[in-house]
Amino acid sequence: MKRTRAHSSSNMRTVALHAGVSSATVSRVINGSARVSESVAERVRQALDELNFIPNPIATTLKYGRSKTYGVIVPDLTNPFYPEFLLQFEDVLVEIDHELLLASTQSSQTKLISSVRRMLMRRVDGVVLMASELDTRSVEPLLEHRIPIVTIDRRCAQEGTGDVAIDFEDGYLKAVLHLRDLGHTRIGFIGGSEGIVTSQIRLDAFQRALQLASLTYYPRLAAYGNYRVSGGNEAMLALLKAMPPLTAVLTANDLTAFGALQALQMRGIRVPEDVSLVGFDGIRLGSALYPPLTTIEISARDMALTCVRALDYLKADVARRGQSLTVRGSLLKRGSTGVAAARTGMAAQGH
Amino acid sequence: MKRTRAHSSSNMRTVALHAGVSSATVSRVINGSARVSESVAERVRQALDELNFIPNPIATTLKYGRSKTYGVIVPDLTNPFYPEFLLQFEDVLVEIDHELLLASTQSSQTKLISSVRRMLMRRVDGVVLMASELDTRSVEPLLEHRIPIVTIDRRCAQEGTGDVAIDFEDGYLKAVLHLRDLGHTRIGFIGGSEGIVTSQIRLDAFQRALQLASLTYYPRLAAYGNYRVSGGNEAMLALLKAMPPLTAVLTANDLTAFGALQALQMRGIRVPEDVSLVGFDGIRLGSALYPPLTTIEISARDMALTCVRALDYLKADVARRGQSLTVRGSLLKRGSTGVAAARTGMAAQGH
DNA sequence: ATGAAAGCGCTAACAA
DNA sequence: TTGTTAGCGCTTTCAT
Repeated sequence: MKRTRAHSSSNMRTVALHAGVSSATVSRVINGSARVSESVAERVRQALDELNFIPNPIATTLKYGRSKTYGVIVPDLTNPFYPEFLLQFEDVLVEIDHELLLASTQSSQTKLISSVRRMLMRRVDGVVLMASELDTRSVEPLLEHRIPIVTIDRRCAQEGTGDVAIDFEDGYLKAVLHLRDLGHTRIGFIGGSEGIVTSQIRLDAFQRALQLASLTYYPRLAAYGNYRVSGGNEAMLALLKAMPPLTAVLTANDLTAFGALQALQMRGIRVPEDVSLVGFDGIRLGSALYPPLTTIEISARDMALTCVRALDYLKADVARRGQSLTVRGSLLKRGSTGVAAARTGMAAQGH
Repeated sequence: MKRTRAHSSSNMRTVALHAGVSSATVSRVINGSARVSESVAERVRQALDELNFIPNPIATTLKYGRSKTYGVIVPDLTNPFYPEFLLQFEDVLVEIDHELLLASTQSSQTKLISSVRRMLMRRVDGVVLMASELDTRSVEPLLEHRIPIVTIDRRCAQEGTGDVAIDFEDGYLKAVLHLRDLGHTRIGFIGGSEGIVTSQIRLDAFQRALQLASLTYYPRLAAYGNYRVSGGNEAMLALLKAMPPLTAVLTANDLTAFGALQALQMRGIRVPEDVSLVGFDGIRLGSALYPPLTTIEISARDMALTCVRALDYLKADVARRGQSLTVRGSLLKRGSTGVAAARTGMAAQGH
């Protein structure tokens, strides 16, 4: 007769009553926080089970102000890199018994502001801020409320904020050396959006990589994109008209490379026979293209772990300056790179 | 001197003290729940502003058991369809002042179970269950706790659960008619994973669409995939060997079409000159391929709105049977479809 | 029109 | 070892 199924949420008091103990004891059994005699503990565990008890972490959050939740603000959920990161980040959070609060700004300042507010309301214990192209001032409320922030690729750690940088120089160097081995000397570059910090970082890294590989940097072969397919497409069309004719292109990210590939194919230029192409990020869909995209793969799992590490560091003491950590990528050789062709200016026109 | 910035969280009591009123009054001003004299209200609003008050919805959640949060369980975050849906869903939730709790199962039953538990703990007000390939029994705890569920494509509404179905028959019919207009008569199909319900639904819908268009269904030209690129790729390679030689292919979703396209290109078969290809979902990246993918577009916004509607219906009364709603797609003509070629068996071999 | 007080579920001091 | 109790922030009767 006692086998009635708990349909609504039973709480600790219910369980306590059921087990003939106090709710404090129930709490202790659940958290293992203090010695409880085995006989009592067993009774409690049984009651827990019978009543199908689901703890209510919200009460704990209210009590302590910390929510065991980390927020993530991504700039563009339609770039597969971010979902892939989120997947890993969520996994890591589950391991450390935390929750994920997601916000996507779609590059809108308004949405960023409202996202920050939601993070504040939900009392997140920290925020990973990937929307690096937006105005930083919008996230100041987080700092005022002493919420740790980890930025991605801002290259600037301050009091209360850490940074996880992607090592573009290392990544592009790997790509450039790979291309140099294949005989390429005129390598083009399609960057991010003009005028934002991470774009400049990537462009600088590209130039430095060329230098380290003893290859010439041709300013005419470098164009801006927008981190999306459209930018890669348009920039590629422009670069095809530039001199000297390029035989390979590096991009700011994989989506840009998608666009570039499409542009090349539109012009009837074969990849990799005529032009080699290298992306950056290592999104899975890169392997779905034809040819599959050679790219610098950033392990989403590494990123996630690194972010959590940086957050934990700050959580221990928000007052201090955060860490500056770096994540390295690895070259993923797939089909879009091959030996350099002797492209002429005419071929560059795509005729 | 009073301009000290609120660094930590101020609460209603602080605000009340600051404004010389009681916290009840502050609450009333914030919620507009009762008449408050304008002079007092103004004072409160000022205090709210000066102290930079951020409400704590967690307290409300604790008090009422409802969290203003909807959970979404997706099967695979690396399929762009889901992030695109989430983006819209989140937008809709923001509009109705709700939060989103995300869980991705990656088709793992274990993850589904832990996701359900998290939803329960967080006291979500409802769940959108998109992980339709997994065992339904894992979500029963949600029903026991009277949490409304909206399934996608299960075609089965029960007490406490609604369903949003995608109208595959309509979608495939649009695709088939488009292809028939282009002169195609031998249309192949790459479905979802063998043995799960939504795969069968899609296959049936395809057959019915052919029938409605007075075209022949060739069982040899229908293969299973796995909703991912790999499945599309492999199935396409298999279908190319099948007789009669197909001139067009429909797929269960866009990722499958990605794989199919890659397989065709690997074999040197031109799209759409030799074979036309139509996807399903309308993910943005479909337009990044070359040729851009013709597809049946399901509006993520529609889906999101429909899901919320179905959830709201159940929230009003969990005891009743949920609604069965349908979402229609539209034909997005892009580059992967063209007039039918006179393919021979030899061409079908890809030589 | 406004205030006082109780209570949501949980945990940690403090008592026994 | 176990129980009692206060309090996290909010809303909402019930008084005033």
